[in-house]
Amino acid sequence: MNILSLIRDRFRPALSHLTEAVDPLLEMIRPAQDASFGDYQANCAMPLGKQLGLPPREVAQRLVDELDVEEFCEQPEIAGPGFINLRLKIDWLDAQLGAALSDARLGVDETSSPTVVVIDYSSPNVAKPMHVGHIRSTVIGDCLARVLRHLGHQVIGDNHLGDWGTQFGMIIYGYKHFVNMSAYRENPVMELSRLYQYVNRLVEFHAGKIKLPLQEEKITQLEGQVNEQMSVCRDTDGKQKKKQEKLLRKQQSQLAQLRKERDGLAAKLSQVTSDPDLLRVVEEHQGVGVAVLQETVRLHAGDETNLALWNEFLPKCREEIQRVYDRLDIHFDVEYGESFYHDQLAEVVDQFLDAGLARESEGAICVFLEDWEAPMIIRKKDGAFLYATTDLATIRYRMETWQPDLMLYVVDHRQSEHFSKLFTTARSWFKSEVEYRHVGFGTVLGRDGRPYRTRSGDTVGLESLLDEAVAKAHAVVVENDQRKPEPEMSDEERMQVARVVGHGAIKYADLSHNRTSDYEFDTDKMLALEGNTATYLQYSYARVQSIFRRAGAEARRHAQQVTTFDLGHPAERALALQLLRFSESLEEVLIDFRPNQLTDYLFKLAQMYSVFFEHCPVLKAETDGLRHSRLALSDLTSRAMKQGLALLGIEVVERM
RNA sequence: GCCCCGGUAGCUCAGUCGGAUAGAGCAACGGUUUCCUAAACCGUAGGUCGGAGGUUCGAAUCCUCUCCGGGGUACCA
Repeated sequence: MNILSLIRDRFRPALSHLTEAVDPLLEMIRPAQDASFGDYQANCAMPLGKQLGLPPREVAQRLVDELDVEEFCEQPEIAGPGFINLRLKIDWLDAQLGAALSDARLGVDETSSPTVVVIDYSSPNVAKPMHVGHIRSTVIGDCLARVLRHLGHQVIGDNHLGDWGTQFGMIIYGYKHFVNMSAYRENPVMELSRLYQYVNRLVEFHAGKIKLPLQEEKITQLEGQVNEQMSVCRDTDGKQKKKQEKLLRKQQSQLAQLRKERDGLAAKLSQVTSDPDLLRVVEEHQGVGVAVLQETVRLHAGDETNLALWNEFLPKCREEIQRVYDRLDIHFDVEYGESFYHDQLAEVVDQFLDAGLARESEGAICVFLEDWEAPMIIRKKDGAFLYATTDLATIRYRMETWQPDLMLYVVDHRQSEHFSKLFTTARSWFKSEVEYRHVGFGTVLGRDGRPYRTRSGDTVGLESLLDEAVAKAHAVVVENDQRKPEPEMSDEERMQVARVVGHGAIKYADLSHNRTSDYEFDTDKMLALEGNTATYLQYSYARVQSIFRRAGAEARRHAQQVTTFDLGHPAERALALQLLRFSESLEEVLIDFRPNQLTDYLFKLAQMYSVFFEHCPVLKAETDGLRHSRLALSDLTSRAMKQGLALLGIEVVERM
């Protein structure tokens, strides 16, 4: 049952008597912005009045006259320029609550038109430890998968792992030259990760050594331009002056940025040169950049040694990543990484050439597209394939295997151009009805407004972040429990609560932001465990559980058999209505794939429960009937909270 | 150069399709605990929604211009 849909269904016939284009007008029916207006409001009389050349209030009146909502609404009211305000009948709310109470799905219906959806999310490079940048894709993708499934869609969650690229060339090169065998035997992944970073450092050093003088040259050149421009500005008057000054500002900011980059690069280089041991190694491995690429090429060509190493490394790397997924309770249906598609790539390119969709240009095989100057390259001039090629092969595989209606790519918004091109290309390749959708998201920033990194400029490991969150949560749990006259929790329970709270905090912080905007990642704030956080929601759940613990063993069962609610207090009524809006919030999530619609819903629910909790004693209610009604409301709240959080991938605890 | 995204309270952010007096959380200030979990609640204060025009009954939202910031832009993913 979805109240909004119900109301819209009732408006449809009334509207269709007045106009043809009904749907956009139905969209203008929504929850009331202010409770004093009622519960829902229809804003369609104003535009319709204009369209018909009638006073909007008259149109509103006509709509109201025709509207058949008596069974669940009070008499609609017309306000202001022509708003139609609807207030739900208390008896009807009562009946709906009763229905939700006895329904494991809390009154949320499955869709009547289920679809097949492939979601591409998380997709880390397996050779590197997961870092903070992987949170968003993983958590958002997981949430969307859960919500879609809950509403009855068939979901294939696919972790498109980076398991075949240059990073393996690095590890292989590192393993061949620098491996510490005892460290490898003890903890292979840590050693491989060290090798990756080590080799990466060598490659960056040599690349940097070449780049630095070029950068110096650029800076000198730009300095000249700036000086010249300054004198131009001095000599110019009037309108032109402003223009010239603008140009100067631009050049100056470019210069500042270049200098900053140069300084960073120089610092990195001197880090190496000031370390004699490292310097010696660096000098011994002059050609490391090319060598790494060659190792990769050999792997792709099926070189026995490299393939054997890859086969040895891969399971270990995946295990490492799996540990993080286990911690976060993230599960995929399939994990077809890049390597899975490797032997299909040549054929994909051939198909494109045969179909005339691609042609050679400057040695590369390119797909030229109408709206873009730069083509999408599917084979490099050196013969290597690119991620665009793999993505196309992936699409083909998914089409053949699952015939999806929708393919979601939960990937950083910086890749939006890539996906636009990819989708355009795929559409001309398949000419099928499938809908492609890049579900982009903003960057995770540090407190300085720059992409989140450690002080030394490295990316922040995901696991250490999780550890930090859990540790902070643990400190709070212990403190709170010890403050009680009689501490309640065992060490083990405290630890478990800390895990649930800590992990929940991180996920929630991510999901509660609008996915398209960048957001600032501040562990202190996130783990402040107050305000709009997972903790607040978990806490409201735990409070309900506490009531039931006190109410006795049978209370829950009795509460779930309540048939009549008493919604006399405004807090009770508000809570009841919010409970019945659960399905609306899930629909909202799917309109534009925005989990924050659900976090907002749950936060409001928790707030309303808090108000209810303050004003409406449950166990000490004046009458038995009221007590039962309130217990039932509490039961519904806790179940909605648990289910809602579960759809976000967040757990609850019975007490905290 | 071209393309995309953003600019909303001191800070971090919500704000679908144009709707009634622009909302949360944090921080600030004041209050609430003989009462089911105070990880809570109530109240106060805080805004020319970057700026200027325009569209209209009505604009944070749509259009144009402009300022500022971020990102992308032929062989990385």
